Amino acid sequence: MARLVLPMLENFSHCLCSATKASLSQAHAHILKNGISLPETIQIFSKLDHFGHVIRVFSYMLTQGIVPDSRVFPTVIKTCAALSALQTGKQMHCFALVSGFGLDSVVLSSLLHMYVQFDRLKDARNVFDRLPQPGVVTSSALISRFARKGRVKETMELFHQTRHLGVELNLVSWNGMISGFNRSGSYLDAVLMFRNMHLEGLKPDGTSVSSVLPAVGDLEMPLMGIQIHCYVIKQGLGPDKFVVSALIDMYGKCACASEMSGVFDEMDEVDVGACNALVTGLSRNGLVDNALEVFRQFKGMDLNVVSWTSMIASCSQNGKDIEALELFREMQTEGIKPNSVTIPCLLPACGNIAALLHGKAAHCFSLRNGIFNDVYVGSALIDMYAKCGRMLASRLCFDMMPSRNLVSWNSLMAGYAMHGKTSEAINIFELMQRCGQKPDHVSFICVLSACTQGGLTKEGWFYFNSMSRNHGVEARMEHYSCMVTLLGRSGRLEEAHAMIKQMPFEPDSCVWGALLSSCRVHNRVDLGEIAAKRVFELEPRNPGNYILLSNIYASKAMWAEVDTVRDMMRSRGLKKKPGYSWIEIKNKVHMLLAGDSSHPQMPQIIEKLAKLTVEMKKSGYVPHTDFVLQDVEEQDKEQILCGHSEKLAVVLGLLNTKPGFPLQVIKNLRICRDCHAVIKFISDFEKREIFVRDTNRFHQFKGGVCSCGDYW
DNA sequence: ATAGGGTTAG
Repeated sequence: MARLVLPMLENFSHCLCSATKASLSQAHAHILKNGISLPETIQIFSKLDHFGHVIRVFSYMLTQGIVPDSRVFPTVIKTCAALSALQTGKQMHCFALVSGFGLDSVVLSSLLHMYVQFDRLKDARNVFDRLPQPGVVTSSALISRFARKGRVKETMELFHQTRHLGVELNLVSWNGMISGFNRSGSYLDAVLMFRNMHLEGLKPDGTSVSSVLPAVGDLEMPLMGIQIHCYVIKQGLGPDKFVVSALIDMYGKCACASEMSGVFDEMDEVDVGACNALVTGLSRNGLVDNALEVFRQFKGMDLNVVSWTSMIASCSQNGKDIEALELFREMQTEGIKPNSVTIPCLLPACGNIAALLHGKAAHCFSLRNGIFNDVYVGSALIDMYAKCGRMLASRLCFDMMPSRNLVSWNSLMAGYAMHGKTSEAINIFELMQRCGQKPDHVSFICVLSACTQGGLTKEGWFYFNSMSRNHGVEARMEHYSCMVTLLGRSGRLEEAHAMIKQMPFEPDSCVWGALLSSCRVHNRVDLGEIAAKRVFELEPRNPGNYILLSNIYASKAMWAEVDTVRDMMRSRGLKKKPGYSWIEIKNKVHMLLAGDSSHPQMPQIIEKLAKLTVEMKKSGYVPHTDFVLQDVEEQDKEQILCGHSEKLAVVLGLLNTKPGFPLQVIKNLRICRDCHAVIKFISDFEKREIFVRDTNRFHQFKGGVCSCGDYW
């Protein structure tokens, strides 16, 4: 019937909008003649999801003096929810009350659902309290919504109140609460709900199990996980695919790699969801290569966006950045469309190796596909552009975001800090608070490290002291590390050492390491030895620390001590971490290794470097050979310096790009003083702008000077 | 006429 009269109704509705009074009354008469009343018209439009028409007919109905009945109100109220029309919805609420429907349970129930949709839990709760006899569905909708908000106390209160009213909550209600607690991160409450439902004699079903397992995993409760696994087997819930995926995920989070694989292998039929959970679980346990293997093995199957995205995320989180970029390209040739999660998983890979062109391509992709308003995408772009040396683009992304979260602010601040833009970082820190965003412990790491770059010890102390006093953020290990670096770098080594001694908890290897590397900057043997002793106890297998101490000795020509440290390394089987540099040239990322001759253009690189060295010496350059660890002849030291990967990468860039084209190099260690001097020279001699990002910060070379002002 | 629950990617 609705189908037959629809054209007529549509016509009527359009007359409502625009036509003259005469044609409107004609249309109205027409539908009346066909036996369709206005309230009925409303029901028909509502069933067809023509929400605009519902409201229009409703207003017209009122002008005709027809009083809404108990059936019209729920429909119109539902329509308000669907249209996100809060004001109209509130008017309906008042209207229903004055029309005498204040006790009508259907009207009240529809109002409650409307307020729940608008996230106005207080209003929803008020309506609930007026319901003479709340139903299961209505009650559990409200309860699970409170749970989803993380309002544990109110959820439980409502839960008990409901049962007191005699509402028998069923499995669906309990499951709703469990998943609600999960979404708000109240994992322990989710687990407790699961246990309580079990104690009350309800039989958890597949949905209950797959709802509670993520919480068990996040809490890392493997014993509870095993119990639930047994329950799954006993109840025969094994064939449920959601349950299997959730089990794999739980074991992965609990570091039970073999149990995880066991569940996967016992599956009768391979499921994509389970496969995705396995990939994530493997890389979470440091087995990226196995994850890639599994992924390749099941590539023939119908892998989906989630599969590709999780593989990309695994790669970019585990140092396989180039692989991540390749996967992104590959998924598109396979016809899988990246979505708003894929982009923020890929962007860190671009940032890590400063693959600006790939990053821009991902940015363009998100613009073309309308996923630029996503907070995660925006924050990831801010971070990517900052790490690729493009602070202006980074700031632009920040400014264009329709809404920002803590991560967006922190990313921008970290970017400024990394670029040595201390005052900008501090300004952002102040601005975020004026915008109502509370800083967290990460924000303080950002602002303190910004102070480090500018040597602002006074400001650093100010922010450090204000942390717990004014912001309720307790200082963690990282904040002490930052302070030690800040003080140490600026030459206040005694102050840094005193700070470590006064820490309220045991300093870890990072804190002592910060002191050690500051001692390297100022070549302080005595304090360096103290710091090194502690670092070697706490972190005996990190070669970088031995190198630092050895370099301190080398700078004072204490070759016997250098030998002792080198012997220590050798006896512990440690080797110096090789220095790598990356440079992106014409959309291809080249990786260069110190002293490695495998790059096809190596002969040209060496030739060019030799020419440059001649020019440098003419202009008075003396190599900073004290940075070479080995006790060798001066001539050989120069040779060793020649091979530093950042220099090779810069020269490779010079050879393969047009004159004047800016270069950008990333290094996996800190830039050395000699390379710093050489690149300053090159930037002037070759008239190039050169960006070098090391593990600490950005160096922007232009016209023979560096943006760090030789302070790093 | 109103109306509730699940896994895997940030």
